[in-house]
Amino acid sequence: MKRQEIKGILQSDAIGSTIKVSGWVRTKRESKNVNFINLNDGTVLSNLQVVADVTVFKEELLKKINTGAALTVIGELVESGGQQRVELVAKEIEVIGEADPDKYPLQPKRHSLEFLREIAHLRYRTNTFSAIARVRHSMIFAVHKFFTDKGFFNIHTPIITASDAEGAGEMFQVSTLDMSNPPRKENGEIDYSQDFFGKQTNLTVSGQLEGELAALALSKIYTFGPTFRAENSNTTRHLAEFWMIEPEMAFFDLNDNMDLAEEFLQYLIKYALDNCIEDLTFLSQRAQQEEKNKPQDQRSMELIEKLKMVSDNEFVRLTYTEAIQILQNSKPAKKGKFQYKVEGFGTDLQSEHERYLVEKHFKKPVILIDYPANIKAFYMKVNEDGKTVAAMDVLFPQIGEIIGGSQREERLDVLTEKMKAMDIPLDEMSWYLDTRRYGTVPHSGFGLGFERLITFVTGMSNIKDVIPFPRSPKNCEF
RNA sequence: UCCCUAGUAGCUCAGUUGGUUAGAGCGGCGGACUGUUAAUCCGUAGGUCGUAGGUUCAAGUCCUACCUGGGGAGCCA
Repeated sequence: MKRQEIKGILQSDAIGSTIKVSGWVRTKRESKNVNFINLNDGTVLSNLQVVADVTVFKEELLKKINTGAALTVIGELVESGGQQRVELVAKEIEVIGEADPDKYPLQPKRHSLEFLREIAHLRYRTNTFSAIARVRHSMIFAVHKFFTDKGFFNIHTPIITASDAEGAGEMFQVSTLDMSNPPRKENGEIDYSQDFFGKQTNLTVSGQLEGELAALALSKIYTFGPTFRAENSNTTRHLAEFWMIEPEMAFFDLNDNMDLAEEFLQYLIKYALDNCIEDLTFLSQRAQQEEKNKPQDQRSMELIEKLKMVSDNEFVRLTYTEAIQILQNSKPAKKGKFQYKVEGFGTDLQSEHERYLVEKHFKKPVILIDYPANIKAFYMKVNEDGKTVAAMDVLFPQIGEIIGGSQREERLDVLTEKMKAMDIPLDEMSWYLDTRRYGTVPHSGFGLGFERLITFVTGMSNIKDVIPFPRSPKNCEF
């Protein structure tokens, strides 16, 4: 007999049929005449209730059915008198894998997220983390579907790179040299010519520069790959290893870029609402429980309501200069409530300022554009005013910056001047500059932090809970 | 990296101004009862209190350093 999955069984009308299921025990309740076993196989949030008559099965067998044990059950699907629509009356039970109840760390009770993070290899077996995993998968699929439907090509940009000019953050070095005794040059510096690649190499911090190369031939491309930053960041929204989506489009100006970013985010959120509602409803209830412990003014909107709010409403678009004005005229600024003062043009916006704009002033996502040139990366296009660049940051409630992008500087002379001013070695970047030398065109792109998106969609508050195995300073378990 | 905070049984926590054999709930185990729903009731076994120093007649309880977790900031996605 072929095994059926619980997702299908729970929707099945085949009352009276004999079926075979396999899964892991969530809870077992013992009665005088029958045992109730909640079985979950991860295909869906809900469990299948298996009813085992104590007169049919040996006590020896029933004792092995503990939380965490793996079972295969053959039985008859019947209507249930309890809370669930259907249940399985067991005829045969096989314990495939036992789980010693004295040692198995997951108990039929609520665990803290911090504890579950320590046993990340087992946390998939909880409702919360299996729900997150399913939502995460749906979002991966939706990303590829969105771009495919729009005629984008997916590009695999390199994981190991030799360029360290991107400036997106500290890099992890990749080397096969003997770290305890590396070969050295006469001046004492490490001799990387003897390293695997014959030069110093790192894990990528962004696929953007390589993405630009492809976009300037294929028109519209996107990358979706791992990204590594060796920043010593200890926050709820940073990881040392995370996944980033970076579309890059030839012949797109900043407005086209913003339109795409907004449409993309709304598409993803709508996709989650349309395809993951059972998991989202569970995650919402989970979040509401947590909210009860917070003071009234710090509570956030109910998850599904929040997702609909973002997917159904246009984002606010305003310039950096307009944002500065709003902030300077804001109540917290006048009352001196901001920790960092807004000094006028040139001030780098702090997260308290971004949060004020998104959560208090506009109460919806905001796209900020035209930042001062000196606080942004070298490749961003200089605007006509000469002091701002065509940058855009999409700011979300709670998350902050979920997307960062720009129209790229396509003019060779302007770009090289800027690189010189920022001490970026032109010779190492000659391959990049070739795009501007030969058939250069206006183009734009952005980067979406995938885990930040998942954090928002699932309503989780720590980014370490939306990636299966988080890598962060002092933590590389599993 | 900086600031704040925590580190006590498997988990979540309580341990009063430092003072005799360190407590509870949940979970586990044993039993009772029951078509149950993180069942209920009774009983029972688990810890020397993050690590290393120090103060003191006496430290889980005070001090110092380190480690780890959590929150916030910076950096950013």
